[in-house]
Amino acid sequence: MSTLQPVRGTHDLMFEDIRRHRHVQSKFSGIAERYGYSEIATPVFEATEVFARTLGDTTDIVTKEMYTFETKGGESVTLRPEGTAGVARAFVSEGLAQQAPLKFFYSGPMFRHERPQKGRQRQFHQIGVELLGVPGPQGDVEVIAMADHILKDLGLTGKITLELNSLGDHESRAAYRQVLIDFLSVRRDKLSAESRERLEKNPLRVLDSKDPADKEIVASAPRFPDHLNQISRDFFKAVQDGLGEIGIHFTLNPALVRGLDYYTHTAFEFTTEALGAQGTVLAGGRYDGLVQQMGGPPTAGIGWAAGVERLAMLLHELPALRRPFAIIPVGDAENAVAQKLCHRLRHAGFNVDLGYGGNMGKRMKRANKVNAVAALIIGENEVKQSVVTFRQLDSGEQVTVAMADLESHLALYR
RNA sequence: GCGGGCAUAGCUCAGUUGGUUAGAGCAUCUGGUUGUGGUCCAGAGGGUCGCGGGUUCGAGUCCCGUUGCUCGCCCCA
Repeated sequence: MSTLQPVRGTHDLMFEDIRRHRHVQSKFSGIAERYGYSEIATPVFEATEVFARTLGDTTDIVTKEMYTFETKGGESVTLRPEGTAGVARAFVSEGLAQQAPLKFFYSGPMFRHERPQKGRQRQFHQIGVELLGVPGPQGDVEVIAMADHILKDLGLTGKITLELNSLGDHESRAAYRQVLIDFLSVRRDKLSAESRERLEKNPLRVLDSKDPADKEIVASAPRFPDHLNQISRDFFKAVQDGLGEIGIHFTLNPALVRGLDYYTHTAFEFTTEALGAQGTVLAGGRYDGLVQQMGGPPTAGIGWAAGVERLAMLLHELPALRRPFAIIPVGDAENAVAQKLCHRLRHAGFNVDLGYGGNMGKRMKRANKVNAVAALIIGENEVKQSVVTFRQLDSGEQVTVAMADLESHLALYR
């Protein structure tokens, strides 16, 4: 047991793990591009205020989960805990308002100083999209449709359900918030300690408390949907109708909330039962107030982010790796020929493995271990006749192929 | 930040009421096979039993502490 360990909550990704990540990643970018989104890579760290200002001072992320440190120049910087703030900052600092509407997708590591557990790490990876400058419900529909599309393409249909809610516009939200506070304040003594705290900092959060006593109170609480004004109602209905028209199923969940002030209207989550306590696999919503809050012009925005680790855990089958051809020199005398052939075939586009040493038996073993389609054996006789012995490793069938014909012969087995 | 579980070979794990030299499977290496892998057979290497202390004639096993991992709470993707 080595004493040198990766930092708590971080992991080395290799072999099958990284293939899972790559698979998620490439499905995602392929589909995002199909929807007309272009990639953006913002820095993994930003000035601390980028996150502190946008996420809100009372959220756990800001109060206890950020990796914040001081640079040699005395600035406070923070490793990004999520992706939206960075994109919004780029929108403002690059003056992108002129080009709106803009459609971005991103992916990469995020950092939160939390207690690690299943589906939760201190360095984890997200994929996400942001649609900026589209105030209408068709934006919400598109972004959700894209999320659904990606999950389907990853083969996760059936394991995941879409939950939907509306937080209304600012007016509805403020009104409901007050109604809820009034309701809960009267029953304050019956609430759990945690919910009493939520009541102070983030009253909407009481709605999704897991405490049984809280649940009972919440069950009779005024409901958000009943307090939406006409504009918000119409907006929400348009989103639901839009999803219905393209056959995307969803469940309404009035308890689905977002604590921050800049969230408006649509909030959604794709959740699963398969990941223990971390059921949310992809979550997003509309954040029409965010860009303005960061000092930009009033700009509508909607987007989502998904946890790559969580998605990767749900994948059952990965696409098969391309099988290589193994080149096997029988003795040292054939090394140079083998090396040359290897180079030639790789440039012809074939996946070629050439071991670094050992006798023939060892090299055959290696060929087997790398799951080669065939071994190309080159010995004294083969060199003399300008051929290779081509052995299919699954069947053991063996034929002689002229060196000059190798490209066309290999193409049959690729 | 709070609570539970776990820690024995590279990996997955077994190890009895505390008792001799701590085991298995997989993986690795060697040989059976000097131009043939995957199967088979024979063998080998590999351990500070997480770390520190205590109890005991004797500790992988019991106790205390500590570190790490893991699951859950809070919160989140």
